[in-house]
Amino acid sequence: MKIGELAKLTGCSVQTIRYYEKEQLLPSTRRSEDNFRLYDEASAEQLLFIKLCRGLDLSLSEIRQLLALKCSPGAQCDEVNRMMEAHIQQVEARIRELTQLHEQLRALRGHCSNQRTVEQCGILQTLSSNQN
Amino acid sequence: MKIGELAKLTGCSVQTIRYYEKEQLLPSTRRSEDNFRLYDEASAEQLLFIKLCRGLDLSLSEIRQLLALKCSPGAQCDEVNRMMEAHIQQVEARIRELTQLHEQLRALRGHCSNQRTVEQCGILQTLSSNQN
DNA sequence: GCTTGACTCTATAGTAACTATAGAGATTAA
DNA sequence: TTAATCTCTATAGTTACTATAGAGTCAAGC
Repeated sequence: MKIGELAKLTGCSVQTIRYYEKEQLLPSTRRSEDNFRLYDEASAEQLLFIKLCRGLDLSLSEIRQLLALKCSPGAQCDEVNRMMEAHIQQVEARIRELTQLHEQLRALRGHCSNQRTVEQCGILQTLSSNQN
Repeated sequence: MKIGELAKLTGCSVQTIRYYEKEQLLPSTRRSEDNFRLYDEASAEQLLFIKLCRGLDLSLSEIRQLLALKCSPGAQCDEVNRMMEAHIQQVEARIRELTQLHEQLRALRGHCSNQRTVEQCGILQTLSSNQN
């Protein structure tokens, strides 16, 4: 199948597919006589794997590592576990950061109500005080 | 004071200060005879304001708007309130996303323990199944 | 036979908010 | 005099795409 068909099948954009090839997440495929890329079932599966990983917010470089590991099925899978663990901790850290941030923003919002002038605005006053 | 001093005083890097000037968050300052940027107390205050806003994850473009508003003290401050509200909702949405993601990642982690081969790895198997 | 639209290709630039580097000039201390 | 430290400008790199330009190919419809 050609790239457009693969795109429709997987829900990735045509540009994204070409980008993944350039970034070595998808192998360079054979080409038709007119130099069009030709894909098969295996291409679609690999692309869906990538898409699933991206949905878990894994970086392209992490996904590259996973793909490499998939190619040596006899190896220990500790690295996969380690990567997941690290990723989970990153997500947890980010959630903690954002939760704190949310608290600060809510406190800040409480400093002003509508119908004031900029000069009286409790939010701007707080931000201008250089406290905290 | 020169740029290095301002950097030390505010905890911003020298490049960041120059970048903010280029992005119009800081005004172009007067220069010394040798073409060095010269700053005063007001510069430091504005930079700290920016830094505080960045700490709240406000974008440079949002900060630019806030700075513009600060310059018309008689105006209504509704826009400040609206911006904060929108920002808070963004943060809340991101927290929800990450929390869901965290669930998925934890479930995935449960599929594999160490000491397996890549072939048996429950994580890779799950990711390869193209379910979900 | 010709035009139009839909598809493909490559290469390049833009996004956000910096960070890092190169190459040059000026000042200060030893 | 030399070396270190500061400043300047301009440019490239980061991430994961997305958008665009410009060119070629193919099929359908007139």
